[in-house]
Amino acid sequence: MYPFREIEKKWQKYWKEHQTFKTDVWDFSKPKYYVLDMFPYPSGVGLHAGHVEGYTATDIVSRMKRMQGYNVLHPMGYDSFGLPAEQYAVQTGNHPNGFTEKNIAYFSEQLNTLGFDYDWDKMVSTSDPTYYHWTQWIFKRLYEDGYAKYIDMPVNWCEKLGTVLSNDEVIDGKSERGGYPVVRKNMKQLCIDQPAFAEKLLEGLDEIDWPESTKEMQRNWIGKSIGAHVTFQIKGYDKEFTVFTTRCDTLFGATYCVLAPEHEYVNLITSEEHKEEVKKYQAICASKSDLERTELNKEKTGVFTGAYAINPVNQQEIPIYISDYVLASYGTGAIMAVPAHDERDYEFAKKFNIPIIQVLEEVTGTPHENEFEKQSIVAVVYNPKTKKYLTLNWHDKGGRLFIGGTRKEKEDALSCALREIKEETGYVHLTLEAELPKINHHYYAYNKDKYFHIESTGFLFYLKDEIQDEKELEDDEEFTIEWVDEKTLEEIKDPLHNKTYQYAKHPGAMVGDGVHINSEFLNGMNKQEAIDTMIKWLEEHHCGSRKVNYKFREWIFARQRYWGEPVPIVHLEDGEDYVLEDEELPLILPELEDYKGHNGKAPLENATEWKKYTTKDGRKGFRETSTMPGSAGSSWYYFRYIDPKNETMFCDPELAKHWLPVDLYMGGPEHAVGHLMYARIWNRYLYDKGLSPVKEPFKKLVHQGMILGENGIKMGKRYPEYAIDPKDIARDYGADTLRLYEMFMGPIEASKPWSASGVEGAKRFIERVWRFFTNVDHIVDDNDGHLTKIYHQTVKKVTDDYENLGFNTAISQMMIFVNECYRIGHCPREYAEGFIKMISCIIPHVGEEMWQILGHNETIAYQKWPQYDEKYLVEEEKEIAVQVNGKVRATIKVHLEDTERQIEEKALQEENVKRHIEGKQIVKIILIKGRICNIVVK
RNA sequence: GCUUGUGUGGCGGAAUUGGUAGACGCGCACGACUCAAAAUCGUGUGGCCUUUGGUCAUGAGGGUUCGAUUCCCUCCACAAGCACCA
Repeated sequence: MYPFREIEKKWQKYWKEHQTFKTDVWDFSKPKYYVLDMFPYPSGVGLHAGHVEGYTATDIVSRMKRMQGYNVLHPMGYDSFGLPAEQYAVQTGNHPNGFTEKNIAYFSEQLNTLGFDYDWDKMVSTSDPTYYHWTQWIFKRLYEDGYAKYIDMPVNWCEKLGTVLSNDEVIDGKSERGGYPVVRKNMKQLCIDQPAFAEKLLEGLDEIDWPESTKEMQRNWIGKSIGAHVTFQIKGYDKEFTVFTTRCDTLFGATYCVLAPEHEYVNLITSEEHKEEVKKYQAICASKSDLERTELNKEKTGVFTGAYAINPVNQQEIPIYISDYVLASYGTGAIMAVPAHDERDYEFAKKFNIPIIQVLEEVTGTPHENEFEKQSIVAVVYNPKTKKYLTLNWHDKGGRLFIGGTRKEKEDALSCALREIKEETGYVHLTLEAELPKINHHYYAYNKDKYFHIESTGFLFYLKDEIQDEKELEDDEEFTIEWVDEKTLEEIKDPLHNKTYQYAKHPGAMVGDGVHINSEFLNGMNKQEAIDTMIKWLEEHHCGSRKVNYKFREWIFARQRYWGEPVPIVHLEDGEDYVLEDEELPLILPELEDYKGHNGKAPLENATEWKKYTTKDGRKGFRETSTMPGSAGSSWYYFRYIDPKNETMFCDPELAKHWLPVDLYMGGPEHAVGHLMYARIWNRYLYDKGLSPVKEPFKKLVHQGMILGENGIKMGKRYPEYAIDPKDIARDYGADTLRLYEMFMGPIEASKPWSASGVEGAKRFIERVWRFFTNVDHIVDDNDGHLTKIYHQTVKKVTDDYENLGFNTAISQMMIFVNECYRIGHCPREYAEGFIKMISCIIPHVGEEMWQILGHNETIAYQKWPQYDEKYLVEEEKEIAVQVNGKVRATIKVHLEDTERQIEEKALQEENVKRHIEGKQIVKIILIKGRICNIVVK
């Protein structure tokens, strides 16, 4: 047993006293490495197992980089504005500062207990006025440049919390904190213009090393879509409205328009007779929370306004509806509806009996010159009683098909289908279930030796009864009539019939690509050509244009809370908004007698004196009493760590230029679109302004996975009984054990269940290491070469794995090395020291102690990282597998200099190999050097 | 529904320019040490069989290949995120 309590305390004290991990940021002589953790909110609960995982990972990397000669910046700080401190203030009437400072002290103590190598001189805390001074300073620039502004807009209002919430603070229509209901409400809001950065943020994603899932989430969040604006005149009014569409190529198929219930024209255009119904529908929509609105979207609802829009391409008058499936907050809040080619419009049109006009046909088969044109049908007949489909089996003359046929002159498609069914199968009692989209099919008919180009209309019929009119049936047909199940329909390979079946199975809108019909100047074009042509047409006729639209909305930048950064804006009595001068910053958060906001108002409304403000030229006004959201301070803290005490700038530009970007950023995936997006926006703004040296602040991002309870259940609020407290583990097993165990659990990004016996195993390994390397008899000065190969392999593997954050496999390799040391019974000093250096990154306390026992007086933290020599990694003799027809039959030892012929001979001499090739002919022998020898026999 | 991942022994997990599947650890069994136990050290440990060998096996089913956990297609399950985005 190693005395971990004494050792851990001893080295924590040593590091503190010797300022071992102090970073001289002005030392540019060494290459820099900036490794960053997402700083925690200093809750009273302290660290949890998930914190430890991420922090240990960055700690290991920072320790290795330091030993590799980098000047490492590995800071820690606190995102200290937030709700728990505010609730404490409301309840006790005390300023939240004391609460916050107490928690910070507790957190810092815990972090030190775990032996992390932070430079505490660089600590920042977002609620500290010397910090939020610069949050306000950057905000001021955003405001002055027009990126922060007041906008009247619908917001997520939480009555219970008395505040406005951002979209990512609302989960399923409820507040993220507390789970209270959230409703939409129109309010004047201080916003940051995120869409202005959308394109730059999208581009930036391509140049950073982030998890693909996170990048994809950000792309989805930005939600770019390329389309067009199309303007519709309103019949009888000198008014027009604009819709956004990604499918302007289908404009000829637009059979109605829909306005969002909140659209500004709704009241204007609604005809007298529809007024009442429209008002009622609007009222229903307004009362719905976002949750109800999405819950109730199973079936489409809406009402007709009585007004008509004029389709600009063909002057057709189409009805205007309102419906909540059109969102006021996206695009223009109005759409053109093309039921034939949009699922939602299809659903709506079906329900309200609106015409469906197909303007795009799927193309099947291959076009050919000199085709004969025909119109035809394919009829799918389904018997709901037996759940079978009617097919004609043409056997070797064309396989299994549905009923098909050519339309006679002047015959409509439906009559043709019914006639064909009757003629070929005799069934007469059918109900038309659906007319399916037309298909454009090219084929070659062998029996006629002709190429055909047909337009086929598909039908889905349900069989009413099995009465057959056999009069018209011919006896000598070449097919047999067969009722088959769904599985058998897979036999249908004919592209036309196959496609028809797919439409029959899922009747609805045709959303794919194809060839345009019923579209005048677009006829014959595919989707993309038609879109381009239509945009040109719209622009020439001044009724539309190309348009890029984003889901990304304004970021509401004010909360009716106390414990946040005050906004440095004053609302003057003359209506003007005045932003404070730089010299007036920081605007300090005043102490209050009552920290509670009343009637949904911000708590700072209680600061009656503080609120009042008079400009130098005597204009009076009141300060903004909302504070900034939690994500404000965390949007730029990576700058401040570099230069935390600077009183004249948020960060010295020369230092920023040297230290940014962050080389490795570690934190939970829950921040994928919140903090990580906001931080990128602030940095991008600063970059454009010449205040940040980099387009992207975080070069490489890694998310640590979640640590689950022993039974695989999420730890945390819902199941506190499964929670593992790192404090307890560190106390009972040591910080080093906790660190080692968490790193050995599995890949850093995976979610992994906790295992108590796994912790035991980690402790056992540390003790095994301790017993071996602290025993002077084991450490020898002459190298007998027994460990040479394994040592160099270990150095390579551990170095590579640490670099790639593959700590579980690095530890595994070190275990193999230790096992080998035990087997040999001794270890050369050089290897022992190299090994201790490597493992000290994970178990720094034991690492330092062993280093000292080996006779060193200085900390191990700045020792030179062990090197490996490629020449020891090359294996002179290697065991390779001999396969016969891909199955391993023997293993043979081969030398590096063996020729292929020698190896093959050796392989063929193996008894077991001989047995398997006996009496067979060797076709070929595949020999991959150093890997495998496969003998193929017949 | 859509997007992105994941799926390997009793358990956590190794192994991908395609080349001996199951490294390392946990658990379990046995042995050494001990009066004994713990600790420690060592050996073994995917299933099945006729066991110096054979055979099956990486969510299921197909395909490509001399050879597939790895590449391709279809499907299933789980996780996270998005969800009427026109």
